[in-house]
Amino acid sequence: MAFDYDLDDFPGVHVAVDLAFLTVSPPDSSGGRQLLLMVVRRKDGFRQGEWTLPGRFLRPRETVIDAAEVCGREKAGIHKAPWRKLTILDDPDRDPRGWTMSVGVVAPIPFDQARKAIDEDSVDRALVPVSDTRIMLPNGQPELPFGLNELVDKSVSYMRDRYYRLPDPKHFLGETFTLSELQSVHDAILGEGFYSRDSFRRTFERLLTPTGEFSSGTVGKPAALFRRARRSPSGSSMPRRINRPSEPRISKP
Amino acid sequence: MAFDYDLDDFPGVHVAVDLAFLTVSPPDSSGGRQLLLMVVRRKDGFRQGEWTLPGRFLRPRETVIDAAEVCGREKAGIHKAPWRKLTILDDPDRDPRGWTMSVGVVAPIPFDQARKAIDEDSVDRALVPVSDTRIMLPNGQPELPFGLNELVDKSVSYMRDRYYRLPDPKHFLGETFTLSELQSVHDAILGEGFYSRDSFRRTFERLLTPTGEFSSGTVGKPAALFRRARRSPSGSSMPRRINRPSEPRISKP
DNA sequence: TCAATAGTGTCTGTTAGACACTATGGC
DNA sequence: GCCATAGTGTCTAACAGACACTATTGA
Repeated sequence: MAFDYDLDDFPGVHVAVDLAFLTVSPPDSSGGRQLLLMVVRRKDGFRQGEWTLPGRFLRPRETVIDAAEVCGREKAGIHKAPWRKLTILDDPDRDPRGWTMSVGVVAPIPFDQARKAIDEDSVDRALVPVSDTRIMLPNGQPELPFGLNELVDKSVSYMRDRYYRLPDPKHFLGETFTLSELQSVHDAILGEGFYSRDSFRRTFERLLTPTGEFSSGTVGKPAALFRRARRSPSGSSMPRRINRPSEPRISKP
Repeated sequence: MAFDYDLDDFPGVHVAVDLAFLTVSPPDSSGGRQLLLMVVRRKDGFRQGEWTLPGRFLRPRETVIDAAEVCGREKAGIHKAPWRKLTILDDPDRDPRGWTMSVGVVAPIPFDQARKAIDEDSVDRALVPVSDTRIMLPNGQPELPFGLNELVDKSVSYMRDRYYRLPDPKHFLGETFTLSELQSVHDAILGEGFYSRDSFRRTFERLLTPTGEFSSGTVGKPAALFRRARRSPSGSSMPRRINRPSEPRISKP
């Protein structure tokens, strides 16, 4: 007996990985962007035609991330992504075909990569806007199957945590960008109006290095181009204190 | 064929739940408290005698939380706790006996409940201090087996997130308490010196309601007793802005 | 009385929001 | 020149750290 219980008498559970690919659209005519989620259409028999997240069952002794990589390639057309495990869905009734669990994984990817995957087979994949954890699925489908909306919620929270205080850490923009471009990306993720133009500049300018170059070809004064500064080691996930400690004041004698 | 692949040909994985019971000690002689983690000693053959977290494999179609409840009762002597799934450990080599995964769960519990469980069988259970994600295991054991230190790290982060801005949300203290008592609990979780006495009072007093009663029997001026105020609905996990928006200023004509 | 803790008041530096004002390119 | 956008300076409110001062109990 290898285990505490006679586990060999029990069947194990089939574990799947489900992927939340997130990207940010290029600016529209008025400069606005959208946070987008990739969904795919099921082509096999069960719940055929329904829109869902790319997912795949793990082969024996496969890691979640390895399975995510294979799934991303085969079902989403994405060949490399920064994976991050977020949830475990374990309701035994979530799939009527049997006992399964799903590990939810988020992966922010550049828009061009997502767009190319969509164009490869536009019938089976789509990018849908996600605003404030509400998704607009194609064909008016109200929500994702198998309880996957929970993964979308956590994925959006994950992105907001990262875009709260760091300039485009997932590199939706290239190496250099203007402050307006940067803010349009952060607006898409944090929600418009989270930062005023003033606060945004003050919060993020100190985390950027000016390249000395300027934008051109657009109306208005050319904007300075910046690159991300060497980021300080973060470590904790806890919000930092706002005020740095000051020097102790000298007591009067 | 029920699934996308011939899954029935594959064995599933055996999934376990591992529990991080956290509590806060009563004040020592100088009023300080400690964040404590419950560890148990393995009594079965494999890695016998080693200190680890209470854990248990899931029976077929059991949920993680159901298994946590059984495990808490049988291995930790804890009969009710507020469970929260935090991690999934999926390294296929983490247990040399076979392919397993572990879902990590955190559960803050009152000290009395933890203390009673320890006293029931002091040989097999212990409460060890956790400071800044470092654990002091009995017998100088350097770390937990099976990669469980990752769960402890995330559990501490989880507690810090919650104790950063809310007064003892996990009710380590009773219904009423003084500000000093409250701060000693927060110090144990956030680390001493995170809040100065001044900042602590200003941050938390507005989230409390004075009962009108006062402490007695201790040295010094009696302290006012407070209870937790009706907490505002939080919703997002993102830190709130510090400054509330002010009224728009009236433009000069 | 003294030691120890509770509670109040105040000063300073930092930051966010608001907004006015200047700068500069395309049309 | 006009318009739209970029960038700067300034005022105010809120808040954190520091610290002095008062209040009140037990020993």
